[in-house]
Amino acid sequence: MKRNKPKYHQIIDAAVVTIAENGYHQAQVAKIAKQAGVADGTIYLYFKNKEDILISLFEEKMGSFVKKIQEALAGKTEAAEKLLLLVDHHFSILAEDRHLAVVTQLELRQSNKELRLKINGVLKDYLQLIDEVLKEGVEKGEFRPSLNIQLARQMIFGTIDETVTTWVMNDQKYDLPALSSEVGEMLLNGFSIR
Amino acid sequence: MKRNKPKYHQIIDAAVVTIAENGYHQAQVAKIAKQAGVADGTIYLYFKNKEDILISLFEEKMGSFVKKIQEALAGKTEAAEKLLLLVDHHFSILAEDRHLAVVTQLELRQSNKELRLKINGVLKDYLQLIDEVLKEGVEKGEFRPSLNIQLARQMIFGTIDETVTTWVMNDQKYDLPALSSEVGEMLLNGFSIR
Amino acid sequence: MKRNKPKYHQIIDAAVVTIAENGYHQAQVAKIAKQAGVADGTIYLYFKNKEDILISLFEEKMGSFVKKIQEALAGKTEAAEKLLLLVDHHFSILAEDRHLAVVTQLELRQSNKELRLKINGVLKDYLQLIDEVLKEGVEKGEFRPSLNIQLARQMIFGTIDETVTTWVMNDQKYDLPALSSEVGEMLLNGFSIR
Amino acid sequence: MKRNKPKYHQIIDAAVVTIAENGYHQAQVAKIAKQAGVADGTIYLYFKNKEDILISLFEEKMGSFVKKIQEALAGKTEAAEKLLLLVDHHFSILAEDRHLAVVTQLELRQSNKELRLKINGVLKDYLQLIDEVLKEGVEKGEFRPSLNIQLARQMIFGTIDETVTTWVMNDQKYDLPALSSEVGEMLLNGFSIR
DNA sequence: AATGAATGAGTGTTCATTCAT
DNA sequence: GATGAATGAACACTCATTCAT
Repeated sequence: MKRNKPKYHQIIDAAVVTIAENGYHQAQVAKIAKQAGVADGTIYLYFKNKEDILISLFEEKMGSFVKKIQEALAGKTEAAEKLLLLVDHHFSILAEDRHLAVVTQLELRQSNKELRLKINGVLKDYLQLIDEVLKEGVEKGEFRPSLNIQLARQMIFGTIDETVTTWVMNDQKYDLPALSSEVGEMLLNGFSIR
Repeated sequence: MKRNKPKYHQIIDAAVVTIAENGYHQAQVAKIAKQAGVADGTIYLYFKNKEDILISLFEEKMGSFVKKIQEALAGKTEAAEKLLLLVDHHFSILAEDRHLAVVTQLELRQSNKELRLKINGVLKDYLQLIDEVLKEGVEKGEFRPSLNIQLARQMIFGTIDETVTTWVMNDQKYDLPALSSEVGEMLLNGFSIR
Repeated sequence: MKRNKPKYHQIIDAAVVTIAENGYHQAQVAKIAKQAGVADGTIYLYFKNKEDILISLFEEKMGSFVKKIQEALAGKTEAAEKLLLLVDHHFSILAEDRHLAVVTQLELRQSNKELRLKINGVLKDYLQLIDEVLKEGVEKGEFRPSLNIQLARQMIFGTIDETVTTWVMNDQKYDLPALSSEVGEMLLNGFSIR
Repeated sequence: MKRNKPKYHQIIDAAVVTIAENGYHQAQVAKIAKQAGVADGTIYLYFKNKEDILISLFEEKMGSFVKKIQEALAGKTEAAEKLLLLVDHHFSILAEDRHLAVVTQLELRQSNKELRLKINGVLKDYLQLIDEVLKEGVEKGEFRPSLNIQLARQMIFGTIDETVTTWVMNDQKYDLPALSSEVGEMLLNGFSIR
């Protein structure tokens, strides 16, 4: 399994840095290889093609992203609390890895539709996590029984995503995690029983 | 003024169709020219370069988009009503122009950072319109006085945008405008006084 | 006869100015037309194509150039005197028309081989004039009887041309005509009987 | 160092042949690559851009040109002899490389002013060599003490250059080196003490 | 005669991928 | 496994010339 070899992660991390520093369209394979300290050809021993690097990058980073958030929510009983934690961790994780934030919010979106569809596939785990929290909230009577889960999830993800993107486009110059409770409250209000 | 000549709009409309049908990276100038029924060189009598076509496209379409929504809100007195109308018109306008929806939600986002910054400049008018509705709602006591306008705007825009994008990625196969009141209500709940 | 219409000369003079100020490769037909104060299409009522403008330009200017020098030599009896006068007038005429000097010495030489061959045809009158002076000098016993007329002519023209080109490339910042007698004397020494 | 790799010279030689046979403006990079037996992209592993090929071509060829002439003059004591040898070798070297003669005398002069300025920089070594011979001749009393070195150099270079160009334009159909002594003598007469 | 909008052929350069070593 | 030299397809833009008015 290639995933277990050191060069696999070495190349993915090099890709994150290279894309963050040069932009998506200026992150040529040769540049990533140089950043990783391997030859151009070596890349192709670990990845099928350039697209495969980017998908793998997203899978690896998003996988650990979702895992961290799942761990944070484990043991909590209230859906509202879970939602607040989710927003908070989403913001915190990206605020702690500036390179990754630039790559996921700005650069990777320049990839073509095909790649973005694959990336969306990777995102599904995260969206399902959100869905579960929402369903739980409805079942437990915390949220309105009439709540349209899909719309609510789009509201949560859209709001979080837009907030992070705006922060990245403003050069990350304000404290993103500080906004999490306010964002979380606004979202909760949207779902709650009057 | 080139904007008033028929070929200017002819080329922009051709660009929308070409990009929607072929994707951003497969929308070569030659293809746009052919779709517009003009020679390649004619493009450059109306646009400085390819980027200029895309920015102009966005300006023209977004300009009329904002104008339509402004007109719809004119004469309404309640901020809540305005917000619902805004969501409804946003959905309706894009649902009525499938090509434009694909271009704005998926294809144009693949452009490089530079172009996207210019596009964001064009978006400002729309974001300001949202801000005004929010401020009005706060002043009139419809929304919480403590509402963070910027965050609320990001929630509105993020939610709408994510909802439209999901709809486009699902090949526009369900009725988007039908969702507007539900989305609008969720947003309103987020801002309202308990 | 197009040569007698005012626009013919208007366009040629515009070509000289445009080429001198913008360089050969930046002297587009549209720019020449604008400088001449006519429409692009009007150029083609007076000239077959762009090359024709340049050849005509050279013919007109070189024609008057040769004529002026012929007039200067008329009535002189000694070949040596004629040669000195020829160098002197060559330098003076170009020194008095800075634009023309740039065009003939630098810019027009960037034209393709074909055009340059035609230009050489135009130059023939001038080279013949030189040949006549040389033959006269040999016949009158001023120059060596063994003088190779063709080589001597190449020496004269080559020397003059190189001197003018060097002066133009140095931005015409020294007094070219002041060098004529020295150049002329060196040439004469080359041909004279010991 | 790329200069030491075989493909570097392979490409330069291909450029000489391609330009000589097709003309400056018809010598596309693709044609040069084909002539060199490499892929288009390979060119750019050895040269920054097309202009770089041409400058390098001139540097390489002119460098060896000057070197050959310097070697021929080494050990000679009289300036007159050196001048005769210089003319003779100049003619002989170009007569032995018909392609190079066409390229330097006709084709490369069609390049734009910018490239020609760089080419002139390369020529400086040659002009300095001429200057040294002239100064030596004056110091040793072979040439007139009043000799204007710059003018004399322009006479030498201009005469040689015009003679070679005329020969090339006449399709190299007569024996150029056979003219060298006559040309050399005429030049020497121009500088000598009576 | 004069206009100027429209035409469309032509080309240097990049970069993901391969494969002989 | 690792290398990196070599490959070659793909594309925005310019400008001389035309021709309907």
